Amino acid sequence: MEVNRTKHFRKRDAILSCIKGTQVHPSADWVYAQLKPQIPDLSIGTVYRNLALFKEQGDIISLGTVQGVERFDGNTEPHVHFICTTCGRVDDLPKMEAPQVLCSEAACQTGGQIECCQLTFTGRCSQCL
Amino acid sequence: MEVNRTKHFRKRDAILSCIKGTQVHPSADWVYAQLKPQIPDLSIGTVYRNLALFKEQGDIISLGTVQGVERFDGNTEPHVHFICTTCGRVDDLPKMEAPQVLCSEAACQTGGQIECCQLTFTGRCSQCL
DNA sequence: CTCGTAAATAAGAATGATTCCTATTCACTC
DNA sequence: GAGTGAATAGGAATCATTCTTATTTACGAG
Repeated sequence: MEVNRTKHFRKRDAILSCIKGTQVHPSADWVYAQLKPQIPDLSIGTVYRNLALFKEQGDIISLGTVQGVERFDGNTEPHVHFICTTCGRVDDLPKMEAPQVLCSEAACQTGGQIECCQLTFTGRCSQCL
Repeated sequence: MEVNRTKHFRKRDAILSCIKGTQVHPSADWVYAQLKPQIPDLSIGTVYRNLALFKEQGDIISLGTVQGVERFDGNTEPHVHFICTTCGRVDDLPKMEAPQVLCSEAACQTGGQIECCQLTFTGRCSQCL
């Protein structure tokens, strides 16, 4: 990324790297807490603003809110998620096939335009049981 | 429902009937706005409290938040949803088969206990295009 | 170099959905 | 008709998120 080398974009890049480099499907607050020690003058507003931008650009996706907090995923490949309603953790189910085939069928039924397909299981994880 | 015939439960029943009798996948506020004319002394807190109770009891399910507001569904049968990111409407895709088969596979992979499986498409509805 | 401009940001205020708290109402029993 | 406990209204409190304003940064033109 030649364009984003300047100090101007260091925080933006750090936020994107942070979310791309983790498997925890973080919230804005988690990203902020991760980066704050390295970037003391980072503000939570910047994290929110850039996450919204990344989402809009399609660099990341939103998994919706878990326990009142929005969660994000740097992996934009369609895949399946498991959300524990007790501890709030979000895991990938990578071995499970995303029902990609269904998208065209869905588009047909709605008459609209499908942008995203999410298959999510909720329940209690093995640790919480 | 012999038990809930008294005035004591009229509001609770009205809230449940409201959500069971609509296809719009309402928010708490929508339910409140619907019932307020008939039940002038209904409070929004009562709606929230009872929706949380119904959800806990499994009488209704939550579809997560759409544009910052939690949406509910009185139809607890597993089925597929389409959410328009522009206008926020939520539709059923009744002709589409819910991937019920996948639940056991998911339970196997996570080692946890699956309570709910949701397949959701997001995009823009025909009206918003 | 030094303006001017526009994008990016920090800090904190504002918003708004949801939850919590307290006093009140209701149904029921004795 | 007093006591008990569940359900509620009303409003205050909470808290994630968004908005506002002033500041910083990069960079090109003069």
